[in-house]
Amino acid sequence: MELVEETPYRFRIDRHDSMRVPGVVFASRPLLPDAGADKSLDQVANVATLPGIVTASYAMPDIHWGYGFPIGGVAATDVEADGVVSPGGVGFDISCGVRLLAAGLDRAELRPRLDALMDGLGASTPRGMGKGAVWHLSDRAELDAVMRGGSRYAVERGYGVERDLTRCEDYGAVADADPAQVSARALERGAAQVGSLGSGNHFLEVQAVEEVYDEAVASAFGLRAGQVAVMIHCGSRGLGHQIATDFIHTMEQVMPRYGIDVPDRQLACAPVSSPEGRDYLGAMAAAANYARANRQLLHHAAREVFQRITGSDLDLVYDISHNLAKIETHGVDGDQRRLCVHRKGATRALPPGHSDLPDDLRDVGQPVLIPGSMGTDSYVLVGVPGAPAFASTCHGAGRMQSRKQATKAARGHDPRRELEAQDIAVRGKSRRGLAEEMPIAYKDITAVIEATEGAGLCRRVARLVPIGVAKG
DNA sequence: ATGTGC
Repeated sequence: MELVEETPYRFRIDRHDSMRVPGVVFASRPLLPDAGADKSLDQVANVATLPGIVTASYAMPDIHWGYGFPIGGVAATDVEADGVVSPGGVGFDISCGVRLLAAGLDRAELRPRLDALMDGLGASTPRGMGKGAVWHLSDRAELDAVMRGGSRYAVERGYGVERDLTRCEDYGAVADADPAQVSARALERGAAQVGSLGSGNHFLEVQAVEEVYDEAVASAFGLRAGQVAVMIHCGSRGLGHQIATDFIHTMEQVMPRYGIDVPDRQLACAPVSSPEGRDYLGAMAAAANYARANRQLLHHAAREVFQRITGSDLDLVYDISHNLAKIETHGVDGDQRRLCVHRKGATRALPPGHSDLPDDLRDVGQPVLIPGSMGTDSYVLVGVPGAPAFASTCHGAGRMQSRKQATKAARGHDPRRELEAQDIAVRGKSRRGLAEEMPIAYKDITAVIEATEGAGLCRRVARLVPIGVAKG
């Protein structure tokens, strides 16, 4: 794949074959995927062939190989020009995202109670494959309420406070959820998982604000140096996974009917305005709301433990997804167009002044929450005016080694001891689970953030370091 | 990511 270096942080893949737009990769040269081991640049080019795609097929600095679309990919299609929606452009973990909570105490004050806190969080955070959850919903009506109401429904039920909604993307729920499009199998898988972390790279982490780059913006977000914070990274569990599986299958079936030809079967898609496209977006929105409710319940559980052990509350800084498609209006060649913006392993980053921001963040911009790999730093960023890629940025460190490779590379390592040697308390997770998440399997988060900022996608606000982690 | 996949 031939890359043209436009700037040190921006590379172009010129149109070739059936590409409708160029590819644009935001990265530094060292962060570019290794063409031998990772086909994600081919995936950037493949995405550029989708009907209705506008401007470019984008990739963020944490790009790596994914199902059809690269992870770290952004693609927008013009709804009024037969633009398509593709489940592979959202991913299997629909609305996977990050919620950051700010505590009212400093790292030094927490130290004597850290073990008790971690024990409490370990016990109150359902995690791992299958396993338990904060809620077990047996009746369909209540699961429907979760899928329509998202974290609003959780707060109505007493699992949170009003501010948890104003600081959540979409104020806790998107309006266009259509639970009728969610299969019986997806409902069955999701019913007993509302309020659970899952496994893989999902975690609940106690962190400390190590460095603040912009005091004014950090203060507006509710963050200051030395402060304790909690980061929750999880998604829509089996419900979202099953919805993705169901609709990939549906779209594979109907694609020929719409005359759509794609270079990779995994790019299965349908026009946004087709019945299948609308049904997917309705089911996807239901999963998005489910994921917000999931993070709200885990927030509530952590808040109760925090209050009990430390006397401090956990205020929501922000909750934002990095696996979602949204209908948004953006300028394209001087026109305002309704676009279906796919962000897969990419985070929305609204600039200051955007009308979708809550009042107290309107002047500063949207918080962007970027989890590092296990045992490494996490970052809080903010959206900037005039950013490319439809107001999107990176989502994390980005995997470089497969889980299998990572397990192999971890031979001779004791991941738990290595974390504890860094003064990071660990709760849960098997040796194998930890081995798969070793930082050597990921890109360097600081290099990713530097490239993201260098490319003009967003700006640094604060850096957080891990103190304790609970994983599935 | 996932009632892992090899």
